[in-house]
Amino acid sequence: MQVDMKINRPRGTYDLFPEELIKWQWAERIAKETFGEYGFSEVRTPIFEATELFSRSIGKFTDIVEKQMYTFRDKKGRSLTLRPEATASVIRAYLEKGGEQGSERFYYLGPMFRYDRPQKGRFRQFYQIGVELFGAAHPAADCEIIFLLNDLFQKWKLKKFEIQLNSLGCAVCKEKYRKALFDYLKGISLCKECEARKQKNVLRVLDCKNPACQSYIEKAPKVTDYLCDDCSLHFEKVKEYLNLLKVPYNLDSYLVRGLDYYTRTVFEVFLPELGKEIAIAAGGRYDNLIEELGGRKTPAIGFAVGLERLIANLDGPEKKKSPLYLASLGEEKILKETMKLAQRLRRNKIQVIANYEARSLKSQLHQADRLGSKFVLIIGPKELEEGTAILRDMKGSRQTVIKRENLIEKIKEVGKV
RNA sequence: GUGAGUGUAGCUCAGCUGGUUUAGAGCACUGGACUGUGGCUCCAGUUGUCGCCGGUUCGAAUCCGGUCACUCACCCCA
Repeated sequence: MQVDMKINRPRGTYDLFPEELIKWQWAERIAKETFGEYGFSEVRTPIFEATELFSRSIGKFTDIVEKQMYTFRDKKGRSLTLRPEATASVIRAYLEKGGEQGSERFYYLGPMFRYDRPQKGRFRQFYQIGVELFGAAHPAADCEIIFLLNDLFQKWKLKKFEIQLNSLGCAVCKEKYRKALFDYLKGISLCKECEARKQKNVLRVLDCKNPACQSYIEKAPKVTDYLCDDCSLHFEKVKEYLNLLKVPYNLDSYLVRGLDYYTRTVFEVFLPELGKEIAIAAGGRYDNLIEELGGRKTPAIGFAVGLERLIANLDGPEKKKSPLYLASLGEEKILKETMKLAQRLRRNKIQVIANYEARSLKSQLHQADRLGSKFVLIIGPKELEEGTAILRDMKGSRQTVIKRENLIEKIKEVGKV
């Protein structure tokens, strides 16, 4: 560390080491298995796309597009952006492949990027795992997606989570409501930000946590009172099906999402224990988006889970790895025998960590202990000579001398090493 | 983008109303007590451009300014 060359990771990013990755891999495996049960298959898309893909889908006047995108020009001057979310990418890929036939079910997992001030549960590079169901208009599809989300959280063993549900209606209802809300707020003076939101994107006012604004919001008109007959029926059906399948949910008439493309059903998952209003997963229906991105009119619905927020609240799996530790004492001849043994063991699917340093047996056992090895194989001059090895059970400090030729059988006999 | 707090050994931190001297503790690490046997105990040892740059001063880890980074909150969102 003498050299003045230390380079740190970029702001808002983090490194993952084996200890933490145990949880990640566990959570990811459960998600993939579960998605499979519902017929979803993985897609992988580039982590950068044409900038316009995001400004058109997410909405020009959202914070994400206005100030949080990692946008750059390539050598030919094309404007590209590191994806801030994946839905638009998945649609783009789906359309580009020309696969607009019938229903499609995709899931994805990968890093997303938003230039934002880092904070608890908020990073500049963060991971999302999510699903997209294309070509399903029926409220039963909404129900299935929410059921899937609920199922996932149960399998992840999250103790307490709440699903908040709302409906924004179709483009017509949304517009009607927007007008009604705007009219309601006309004579009311709100906080500085809300005054700006009023002009640019009225629905955002509902998210304001300012107590003064909140008191007005409580009396504000509700979206659900502005739904057309079709949208209203759709929402009723979604709730009916959720009740049928016994999926618990709370209605929140002021839940709007940060992305403009949502229509009808929207939902978020919260952990009330945190006391903080941070969503750990969210999603909804977006019946117009595929068309807006150049496809045929195709109803669709999906959700995304923030993995960092999930992992932070997860216990994860129990069992740890326990490699067999090979301790060796002394000279070159023993070292060579150890190297050969290690390879033989590995070929028999036994995890091995071999010590090659000339350290005391004491320190080797110490290290084996730290690495979580349940068994240690010891070879010294005497064992080398006699063609044996000492198999030590770390738990009970019992050890037996075994012949090196029956080593594999003996170790498998002992069980999980 | 706005605000607040923090930056001292690998880790957690003490010292910080300027001068006790060579900047400390615990954990970790290495060795020994136990000459080829971990987890407990005891002993010894190693480790630092006191985040970086500049200023005030006879003298700065300590005060001031700037800068960078981290943390938290606002904002926004998963």
